[in-house]
Amino acid sequence: MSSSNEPPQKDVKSERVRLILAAAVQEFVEMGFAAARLDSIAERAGVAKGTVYLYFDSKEVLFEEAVRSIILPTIERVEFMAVAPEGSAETLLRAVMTAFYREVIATDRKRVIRLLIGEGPRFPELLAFYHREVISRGLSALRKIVAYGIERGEFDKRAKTTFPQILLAPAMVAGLWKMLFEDLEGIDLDRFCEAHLDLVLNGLKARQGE
Amino acid sequence: MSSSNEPPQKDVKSERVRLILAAAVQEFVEMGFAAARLDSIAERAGVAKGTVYLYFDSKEVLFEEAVRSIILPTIERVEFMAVAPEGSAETLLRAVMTAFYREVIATDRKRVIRLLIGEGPRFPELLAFYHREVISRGLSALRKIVAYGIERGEFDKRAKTTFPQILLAPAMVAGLWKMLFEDLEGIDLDRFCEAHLDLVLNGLKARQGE
Amino acid sequence: MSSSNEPPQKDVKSERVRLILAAAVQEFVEMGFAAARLDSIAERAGVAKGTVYLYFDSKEVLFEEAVRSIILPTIERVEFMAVAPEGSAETLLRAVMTAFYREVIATDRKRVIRLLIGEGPRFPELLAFYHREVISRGLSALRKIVAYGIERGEFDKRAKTTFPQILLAPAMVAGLWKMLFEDLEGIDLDRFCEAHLDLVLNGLKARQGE
Amino acid sequence: MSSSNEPPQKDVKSERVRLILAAAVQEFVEMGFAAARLDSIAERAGVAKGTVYLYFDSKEVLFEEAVRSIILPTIERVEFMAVAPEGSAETLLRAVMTAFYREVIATDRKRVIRLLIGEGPRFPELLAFYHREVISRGLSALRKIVAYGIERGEFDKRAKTTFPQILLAPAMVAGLWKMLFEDLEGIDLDRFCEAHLDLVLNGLKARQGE
DNA sequence: CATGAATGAGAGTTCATTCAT
DNA sequence: TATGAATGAACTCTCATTCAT
Repeated sequence: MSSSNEPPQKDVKSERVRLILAAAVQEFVEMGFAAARLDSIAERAGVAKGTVYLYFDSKEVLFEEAVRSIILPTIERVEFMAVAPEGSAETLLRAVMTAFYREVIATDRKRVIRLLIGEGPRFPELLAFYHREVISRGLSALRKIVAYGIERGEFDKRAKTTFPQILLAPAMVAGLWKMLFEDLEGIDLDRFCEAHLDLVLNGLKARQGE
Repeated sequence: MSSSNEPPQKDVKSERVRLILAAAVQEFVEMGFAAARLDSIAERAGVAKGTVYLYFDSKEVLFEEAVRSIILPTIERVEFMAVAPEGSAETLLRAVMTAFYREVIATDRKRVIRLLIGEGPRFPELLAFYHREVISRGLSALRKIVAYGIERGEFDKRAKTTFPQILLAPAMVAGLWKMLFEDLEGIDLDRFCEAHLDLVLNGLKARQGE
Repeated sequence: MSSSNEPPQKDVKSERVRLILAAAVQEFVEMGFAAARLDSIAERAGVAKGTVYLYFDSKEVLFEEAVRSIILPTIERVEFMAVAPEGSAETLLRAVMTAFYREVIATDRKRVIRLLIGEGPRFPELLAFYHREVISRGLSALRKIVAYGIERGEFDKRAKTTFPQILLAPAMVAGLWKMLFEDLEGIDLDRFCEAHLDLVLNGLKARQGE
Repeated sequence: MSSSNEPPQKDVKSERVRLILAAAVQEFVEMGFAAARLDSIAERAGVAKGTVYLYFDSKEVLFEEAVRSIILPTIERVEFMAVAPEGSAETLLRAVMTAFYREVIATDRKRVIRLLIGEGPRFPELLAFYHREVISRGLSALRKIVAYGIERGEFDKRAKTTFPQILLAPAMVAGLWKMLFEDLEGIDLDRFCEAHLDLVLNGLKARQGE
């Protein structure tokens, strides 16, 4: 009666889950964990409140799953950065950084970063997940690019002691700025990105001192 | 010692206010605005719940006052940076940055930054206050140092188009890292600061390219 | 019996609303607005505290709705008085007044009058509603009967300047007396009604003086 | 030290008590018992909140005392009505009624009546006091006037079975109307009083019927 | 599976009452 | 005696969670 040749039920189910997760991400990102209301999430998802509980045991679990669901695509994006480097390290670094600005800082995806900063300490497992799957991989990729640049003679040898967080930090700050102070003092993201890359690359390059 | 030349009653009152504000800062920083409980704040302050309402009209007001109270000393700290520059720009910048690490990033004061990132959008006035009194002054001081460095020939002329946020960003990220990922992957703040300053200063210095 | 031709869900809902309203009327009438407790109302209605808020936005709204719900049937009762008069005016007036004693003063319905006297000034809209829907209609009906009586020669011409409130006033006072002083000095409502009507009708009839 | 030839302490004290009672009457009359705030009463009286508790044990006691204090002068006023009647009963009745309109219904004193109607059932002792000292005396005086009128042949014999409450009722209703509906439908108190007395006196006079 | 009415613990807030000064 | 800061019980209202339909 309801079974054709494809598993429609599973599809309907996973579609519903997707819907709820998307709604949850929106609500949590706008309101924070504590102020988010299950009512709002259900309404945004177009389902009844009880339905949310068919798929998620509690608000906490929903929060974790929602954040994970938004992080997952990012993981794959980070993954591809791990390919064997070729061409100049500068080009590589510029490409990676620009992509980060374009894909995260310039989009709504940056909002999850704020959410994680705000709620992270109350969700240590989520934080560990994010650190393991995204942060450490991203930083590792950056480290490789730096090492590759040193190897090629583009970057100063001393750069190998640097922290990759430092290279990315301005982009993070740009994202936070956009979310907090844009109304008070807007910044031009393209110019910011350019200034960021110029400074960082110049800083990495063979140094004059001693 | 302090009971002779100052009005005692006022002292008792302001002492209570101080106590409550300190308790509120702790609770808000640990729990965020929504999850913070007035009960906990009162208990931390060693007063009854109703006492809090003798001094603050609502949870929102208490939150704003608490954050302001912790920000205020910082304002003065930023103020002193506005002195006439002398000596090398590098020395100046290193001094300012190191002080920021020592006084904010290495202390509990960094927790307010996380609080502001998490709750800021729901307290736009507080955000405006912070931007006006702290952020814009701090960035202005950094801008002056960069201009001074360019003037002295220490820094590349092109550095004048940079965003001061970029210079400070690694410190911010270090602070956030400490609060989120220290347990998972600790960082040595001294080495981080050193790497940060090395990269940034090298980046600012006269550039080789084109 | 009632489960076939009517929407069952609506019935359950409106049944609950009815239950809560009835409980609210009891509580408000006994305690007054400020002293009434939502807990008590919920308990009287046999529902949880939160359930009340599914149907009423606040204590104020519940109060207004509760009073309106008890007033509404009265409106219809007043309506029927507006029929074309026939027979003697005395008979008409006696019938109307007696009905008021029997239906309001001798029953719990009089308690709403006390409630409105006590709380009215803090609920001006409710007062306006009651004035518009009940009081002014009731008085208008009385005025018509008086005019009819004058027209028929039963009542003195000078009676047309009277206030209909005067005719009804003894009944109101009887109701208030019952609620306040019955324990201290009971009154026989039948005899009171009779004395009231005798006096008023004699007062309306063709007067001897000048 | 503080004792001259008059008892100043007692005076200061009773003056304070008077002040507090007056303030309490105002607040209770405006807000009702439950909604009245001790803070407001103290402020109105120009004393500290704690001072109120030096003279009154609780809010309940203050309420009772306040209402009693406003009722007391009325008692004396009622007392004088008990003098030996002379002149026509009509003149007497008109004088008494008119005085009631002028002294109570047309003034703020009528507000205590509303307060007693609203709060009475929760203060049975106060109600008993009011009934004993004011109501029963007033009604008794009215009864005497009616008896005197019958004796003199002014009033119909059957009037002796009437309830004196009926005679006064229109004035009570006028007072309530003023407090509840004046904004919606004002009444002219002089004309009301006149119509009231005309009807009642005509009603009392020798009757035509059977 | 899906619903959404119902629940009730828990939150912010008020205010009568107390008591150290 | 007078004060008013402090108290904490009690209130209204919210919302995550449950469960009969």
